[in-house]
Amino acid sequence: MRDKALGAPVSRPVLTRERVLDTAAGLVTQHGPDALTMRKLAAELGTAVTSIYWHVGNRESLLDALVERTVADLGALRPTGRTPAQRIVSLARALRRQLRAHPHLVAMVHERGLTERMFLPARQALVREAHAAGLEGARAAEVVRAVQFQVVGFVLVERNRERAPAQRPAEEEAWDAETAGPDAALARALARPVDEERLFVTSVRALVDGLLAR
Amino acid sequence: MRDKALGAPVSRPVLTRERVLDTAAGLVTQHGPDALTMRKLAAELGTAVTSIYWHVGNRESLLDALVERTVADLGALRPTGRTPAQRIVSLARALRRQLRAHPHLVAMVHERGLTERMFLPARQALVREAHAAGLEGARAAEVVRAVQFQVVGFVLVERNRERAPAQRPAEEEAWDAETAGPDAALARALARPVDEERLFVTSVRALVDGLLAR
DNA sequence: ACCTGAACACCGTTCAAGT
DNA sequence: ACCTGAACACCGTTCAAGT
Repeated sequence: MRDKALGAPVSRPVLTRERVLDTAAGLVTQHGPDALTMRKLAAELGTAVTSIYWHVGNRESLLDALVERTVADLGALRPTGRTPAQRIVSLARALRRQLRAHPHLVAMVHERGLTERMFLPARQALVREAHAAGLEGARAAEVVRAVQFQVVGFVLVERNRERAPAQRPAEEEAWDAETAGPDAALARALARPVDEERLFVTSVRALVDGLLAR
Repeated sequence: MRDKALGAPVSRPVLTRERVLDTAAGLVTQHGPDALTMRKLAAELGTAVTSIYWHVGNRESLLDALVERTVADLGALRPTGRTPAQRIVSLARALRRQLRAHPHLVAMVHERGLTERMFLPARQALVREAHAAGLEGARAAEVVRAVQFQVVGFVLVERNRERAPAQRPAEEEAWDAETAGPDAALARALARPVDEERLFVTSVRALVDGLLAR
């Protein structure tokens, strides 16, 4: 997510706040947030555990800094498409892609409740499209917020599903068959794994259509 | 969430798996999941730490059992309203209310990736309404899934926002004013706190309308 | 069958002491 | 200004030993 600073050609580079953050980000990216213990980090850095505290404070503020960097690194968005509705959908897809690129770090952003702040750039782009669609004031704000909630929510659900333990398929199938009753096609459809990209686009499109049609 | 078993009138009741789970659930409900350490739980129960292991295995399976109970305790749903669309919205609202009633335990369900399983009863009700709306097969399945993702996602976003640190209002206001440009009403609307119940109903209604209109 | 304390391997953090 | 090891208070878990 960020280059290591190329310092003087020493065999083991000097300990800096940057290097601590880079190494910590590496540990999180590779093995998840739980793998980031102060002792493992110190071992990775080749220093005493306590040296870390001088540079980044305690573990809590180290995580804060990591999350801060992740939020700052989220780039600008370029919507594509002809109609405002199409362009909003394209924004939503781009957002989803960005969030899924760094799952562990983004998960930490979620856990610290900073998901909203990460979305500030997206908000700007959404406002532009709401205006282009002819909405203003409170109506435009409603569209911006609804889409934002929708995208963040969908990504959170996906993350949730990915961490879900392998479902006992027998249970789910039995249940769906019972539910669907005579509608066998429905039971089959619900038994299939979700095509999340497709469901995402369908949902966002339906939401936007529903909002703009009022 | 579940009554304590009324046993024989002993001054300190016998240690059972049920009592361990009840006490653990109490700790989680009152002070959050982090407060549930094996040592604190043992102190609360008045036993040795290690006795707990005999009844519930280790901490991991204790949490599993707690989550399992929470999932099982989620009751049935009664939709209200005249049209299928209205009834779907009422289902969504009921679901959201249930999830928000036990935030800590539901948070644990989320963290263990069992949110979907918690929604199985809701799925049944949604299928019924999709059929009533005249949809069948894959089209009906799409509606069921889109609504389910929407509701779960919204609740996850709300949880996320509640844990968010107090936003520096100066930053957000400045940013929104800059974004909104000449649309002062939009800037004001975005600066106001979100009316989540309202936004929820609006979004679900728009999504359902958009899906049923296709 | 059920309960116990001692012991182990891990944590994050503080602090006085070094250079 | 920067780094260190020792020490503290906490974890979850195992295990041999009790009744």
